[in-house]
Amino acid sequence: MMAAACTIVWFRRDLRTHDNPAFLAAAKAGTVIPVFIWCTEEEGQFSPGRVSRWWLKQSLGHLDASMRSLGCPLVMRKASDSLSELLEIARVTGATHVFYNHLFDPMSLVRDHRVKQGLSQHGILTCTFNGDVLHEPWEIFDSEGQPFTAFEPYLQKAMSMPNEPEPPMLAPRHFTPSECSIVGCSAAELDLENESEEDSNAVLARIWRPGWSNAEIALDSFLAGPLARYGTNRKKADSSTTSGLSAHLHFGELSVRKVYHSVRTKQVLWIKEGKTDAAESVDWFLRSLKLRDYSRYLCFNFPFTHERSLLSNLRSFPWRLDEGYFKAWRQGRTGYPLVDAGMRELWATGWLHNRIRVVVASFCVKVLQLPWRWGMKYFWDTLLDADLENDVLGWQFISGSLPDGHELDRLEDPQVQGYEYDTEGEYVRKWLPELCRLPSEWIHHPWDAPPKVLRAAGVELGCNYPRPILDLLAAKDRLGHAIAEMWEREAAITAAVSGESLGNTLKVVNDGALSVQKLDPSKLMFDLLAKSRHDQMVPIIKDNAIKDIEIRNASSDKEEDCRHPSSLSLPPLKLLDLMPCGMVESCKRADVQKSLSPKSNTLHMAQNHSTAESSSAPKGRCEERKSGLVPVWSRSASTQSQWAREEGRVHFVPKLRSDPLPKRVLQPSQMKDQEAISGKIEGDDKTSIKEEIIRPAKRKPKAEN
DNA sequence: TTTAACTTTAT
DNA sequence: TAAAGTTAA
Repeated sequence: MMAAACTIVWFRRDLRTHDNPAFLAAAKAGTVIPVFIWCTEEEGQFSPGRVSRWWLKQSLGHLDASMRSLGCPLVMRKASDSLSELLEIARVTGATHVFYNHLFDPMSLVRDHRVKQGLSQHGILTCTFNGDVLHEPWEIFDSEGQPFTAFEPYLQKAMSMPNEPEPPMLAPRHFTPSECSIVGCSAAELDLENESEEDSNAVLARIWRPGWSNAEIALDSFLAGPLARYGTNRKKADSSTTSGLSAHLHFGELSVRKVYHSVRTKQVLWIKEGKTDAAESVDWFLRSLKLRDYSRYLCFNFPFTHERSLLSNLRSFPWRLDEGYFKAWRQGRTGYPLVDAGMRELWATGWLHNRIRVVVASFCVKVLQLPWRWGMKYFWDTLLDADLENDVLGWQFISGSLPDGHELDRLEDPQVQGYEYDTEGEYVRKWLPELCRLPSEWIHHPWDAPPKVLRAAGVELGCNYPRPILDLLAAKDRLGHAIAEMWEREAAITAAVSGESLGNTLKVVNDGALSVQKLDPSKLMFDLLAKSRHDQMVPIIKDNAIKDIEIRNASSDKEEDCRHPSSLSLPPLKLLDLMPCGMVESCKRADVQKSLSPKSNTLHMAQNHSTAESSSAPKGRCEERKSGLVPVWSRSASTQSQWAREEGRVHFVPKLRSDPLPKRVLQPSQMKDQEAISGKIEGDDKTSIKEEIIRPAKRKPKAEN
């Protein structure tokens, strides 16, 4: 056993004292130095945006206060490199160990791998733990030992795991602070918020309460209130019936395991009391929680997914690099009320209901045909709960980049969705005051409204509210053409590959990257690939970059509302230019994965390791491990499968049919998952809504006596 | 029994 | 949107 070790606990996105495995283990082992390092440079373009930084600032202050009351303040440092900073802290304090909890976003995978190696070179031992997920992403495989690429089979496997997520641990009752003092700064001194941001952020403080103890309060009130009706309420967009825990979970103020177990406890209780609806609601919530796990799972097993779609055919999609559209979307000036209301809410509050996230994202990608990465980046910069893993999953799902997501040719109609999620238009009225006097009948499609109705409501289309930026039928048509073009490009790539390199097909090196040199470099293929990469570059967003929107602004304070977050005026995204295939590929993927702790991997590791702390083993040991221990990248052995894995992606091989747009084909594993969870039939007046959409003019105004 | 019309669901 | 399931005629 380690006797009286001096341990640095490296806090990252686990800003809590309870159920924090790294913290608890360190407290047991000896003296503790809790550390937080703020290091934007390492995050590249995914450095947190304004609202996210605001939350972090509050949360750190909160944690620091708790640690102080335990006699051990949090050492906060601003640095340009986490490894050097940790080494420096270790040098000053004489710390011999560094403990931290796993993170799975691509930046963290690379950084943590480097940190672990660097520390071990200096004789410092690292131990890492699971503090972020119910199941570690390397625990769950399909029958061939490959990671799942669809949620449903993943979920089935996760639920049939022999090990139920462990119950949450309490905060350490006592621990020994290190005697060697080290100077840190306060949360305010980390420069998480600059002066120009303070005013905008003041609004946030009225709505949100960051910090771990506030997170527990939020959890309790969710358990006592909205949870019981989560199942039915999740369909409406404007209700305050969500858990509101996303940001707390993102920063790890709340442990997922704790949420899981508290919710399960409620469920057991409700089953006993015969409250079946409430118990079913818990299932829905658990599903969301496991979706969060799945987002980590995807990012870990396919660590390029923040830059490239999982389905490889999307690389050939002809995105429209229209910054005018992009700006109109960001400002909430597309002319589609539900989309615009959502974008205004996002800008004003940093938060959106998941339903609305789907609506606006879908509009961005399918109607405007903007690259999904543009939208994702904007979400990243503006969301309070911006979470790379969740956002990657969400945007890829929407854009048709996942085997089980929206189909590529699926195009949602914001008008239809409007009447579905916001039947009476209350949500739109709240965020688009210029439309607030419009009757429900027209609120989701003002362009159809008779002139006198518009006049009565004070709406002047093209003046104080824009006409639709694009006709939906035209958009549908454009989408069809774009998909056809995508398949043509794909066919060209396939032809180039198979024609030029017979018998020497794609070589995949063990990090999952395509080994380009080994391939016969067909010029065509390179052009196409290079183009598709370029297409997805996120543009630099500047206020004055846009000229071609036909919207004239009526009132000047509206303009104020729509100004962009200053965090968006980023320097050119050099990082992306330098590493188009992802930072991860600069590190060997398998190594990155191996460098994660085997502690939680006991199923596989049992024979090899007798102690739990084995991750501190020297490098050589690490490399001895065979691929069975953690999922190591390899090409799929089965060639019959319709899904082959190449270039780390899931490759869709369309069948030769007369149909120009191949339909999505289910994976064999998905076939059996057709047992839908039968929902309750509600006595809703869904019929009338549908009618309203088809024949809006005939519908009588509803809210009248 | 067949057919049409309608509902529901989706990470 | 579109496929699968449900109800009505």
